[in-house]
Amino acid sequence: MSNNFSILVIDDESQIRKLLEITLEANGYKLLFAVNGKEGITMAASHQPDLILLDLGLPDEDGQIILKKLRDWYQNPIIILSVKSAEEEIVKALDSGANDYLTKPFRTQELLARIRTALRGNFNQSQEPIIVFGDITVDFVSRIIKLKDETVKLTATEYNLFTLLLKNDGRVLTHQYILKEIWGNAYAEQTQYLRVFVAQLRKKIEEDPNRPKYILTESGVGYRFNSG
Amino acid sequence: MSNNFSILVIDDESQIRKLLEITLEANGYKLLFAVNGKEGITMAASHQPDLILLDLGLPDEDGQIILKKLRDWYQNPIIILSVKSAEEEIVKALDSGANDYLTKPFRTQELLARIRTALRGNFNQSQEPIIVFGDITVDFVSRIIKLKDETVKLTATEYNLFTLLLKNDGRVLTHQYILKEIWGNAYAEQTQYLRVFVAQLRKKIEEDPNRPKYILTESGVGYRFNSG
DNA sequence: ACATCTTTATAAAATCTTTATACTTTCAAT
DNA sequence: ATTGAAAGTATAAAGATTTTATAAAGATGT
Repeated sequence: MSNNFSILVIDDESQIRKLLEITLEANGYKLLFAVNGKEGITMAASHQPDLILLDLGLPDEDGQIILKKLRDWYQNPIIILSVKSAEEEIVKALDSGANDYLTKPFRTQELLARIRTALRGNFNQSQEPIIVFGDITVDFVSRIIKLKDETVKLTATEYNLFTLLLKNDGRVLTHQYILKEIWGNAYAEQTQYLRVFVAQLRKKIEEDPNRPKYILTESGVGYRFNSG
Repeated sequence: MSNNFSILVIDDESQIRKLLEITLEANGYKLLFAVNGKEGITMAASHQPDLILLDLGLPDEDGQIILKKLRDWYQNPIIILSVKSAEEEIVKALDSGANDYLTKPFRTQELLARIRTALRGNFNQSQEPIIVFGDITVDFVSRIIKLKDETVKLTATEYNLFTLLLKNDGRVLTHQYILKEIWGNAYAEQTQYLRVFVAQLRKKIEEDPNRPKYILTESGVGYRFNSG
């Protein structure tokens, strides 16, 4: 499991830090740690984590104050983890800008779900990563390739081959490497497959398939994609 | 105290409704009430409340299902109020799109603070429960689909499959993904189910089922809905 | 009993693999 | 530099295989 989110844990108890490290890293989050409020603020500023888990019982300063200081400039979600279960404490934290409040001991799956909820919809919802190479537009999420606004219909294998070349823009990929990646190790010597598919791709993508502009041949070695 | 926010309470217990009415109106919220899931969805569509408080133990249908149906089109915060405190239930609700989850009996000030937190920064976007794709009109509230003003009768599974494709307009969805979403993880390999249902859908929705315009096949990969 | 879902069977379509042949590049010998 | 095999490459098209579409029969649940 893997994602791009980084989480900063601000907690002085080493056992909690250890527990969170194991649980959250197992779910693909990148973890950062701070053991007191001062360090927490410094790390939040320097690393800009996507979410902060903040303990209220910190050794150097009241967690509620740390929370307010963070909220002066930090916009991403902050979830409070605290042994304090008093309503007053919870209301204060939420009104100071916390997004959620969990009392210790917390349940692991619930914490994970609340983290997902906090990260969801947050302005992190950047549009789909559409990549442009010259006249070619690739939307890896939708699995759609466009050539000058015209959708190009590629078969599954053609798509795999094309995106492999694309992801290695500018690099020469050997026949063997491509064959192993797309068809599997057993097909490493079937160079003719590759030729057939490259010809098909060029027919669909190149303006003049006889003088390819994108998919270039490196005679005796392999192929290379060239974005411009 | 006064504000512009309206809150829809979906709960069958009259005592809870009374309690919430007193507490929330004292804090300036405008309240709406529904006593079951069906009414809740209708009122959400007609009044477009800024937030929904949803009880999971409803008399007519499972609250988790009501939640999912609301999330088909409703974008504002939904807070769950439930007597169920099982972690599994909480995780499911949060992953189905709930913004928060409070177990009954809840503390009044905490509820108010969590409502403020949910409403914070969330501006009421226009959210139409009726969506138009080319000749196709989908009403997520009444679950009615029209093709050029003609109502199309779909079974439950057909409706679920069709709206799943619809919600991912333009995106290729793999067989596996669709099967898991509609039939559950255990059915991920039953590709033939999918083929049968896609054929049925096309027969009902496509002008020429042999040359589909909306539900497109991506051979070896999956299917894609195309609105135009 | 009825509508719906699940299986099965088979035809049709799309894709992949193989074959055949023409073309291009490389490079050593002139 | 030019030439001409040898090696490498391109492409169409035929054949094989996989994937998809659809009807229809059987099962299930209301």
